[in-house]
Amino acid sequence: MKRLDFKKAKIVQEELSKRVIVEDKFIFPPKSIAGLDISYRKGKAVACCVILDYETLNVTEVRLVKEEVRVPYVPTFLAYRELPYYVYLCYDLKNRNDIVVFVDGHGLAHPRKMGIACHLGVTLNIPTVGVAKKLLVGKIKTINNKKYLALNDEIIVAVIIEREKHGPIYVSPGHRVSLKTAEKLVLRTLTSKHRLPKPIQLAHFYSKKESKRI
DNA sequence: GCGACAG
DNA sequence: ATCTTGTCGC
Repeated sequence: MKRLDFKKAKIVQEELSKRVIVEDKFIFPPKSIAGLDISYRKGKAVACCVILDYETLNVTEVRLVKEEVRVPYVPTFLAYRELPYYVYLCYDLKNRNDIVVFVDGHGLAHPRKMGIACHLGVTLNIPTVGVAKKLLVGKIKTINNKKYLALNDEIIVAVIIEREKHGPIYVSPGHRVSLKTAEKLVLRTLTSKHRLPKPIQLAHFYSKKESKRI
């Protein structure tokens, strides 16, 4: 397993964070919405990208890739482990402005405001949103009865969506999407049956299903 | 130094 | 995230 040079990796994140755009730079409503997730099994990673029609939320495409895991998981450096699979799966989406990609993990809600959703968005120049199940950093702030996540006790980087029946999810902008729109897109794709929005839920389902074949 | 820590 | 069966509960 390859080891990371944390000092350099941190500098790369700090430099890339300067290129993150937290404004809506895509066609609304988008033509499609995609979800990314990865399952692991015996040293192998099975990454999945599910693309849905935004209007009907019907699945139009399912992509899978199975590869050796080369980098260990280290908190705040998740992208160095998982980004390669996502770049491979989403390469043809490069520069598009009619699709938004949901990533399983944080976007701006990261110590250096460079979670994996931001990293993927900046790398391929595509609109992305981070959706996480657990907190990495930040302090919860309540504004008008809605919960948000703030960094340095100041900057709002994520909105927390809470529902009966399900645990909370943390939604933060990845790239070319505002916080308000990120929330709107996620709310549009939530279903009563699952905690995560449909695109990511399906990516999780298919990647897990495929990983069981290893 | 100690504890926290996306997937 | 994964290693893991049945089982308690909404």
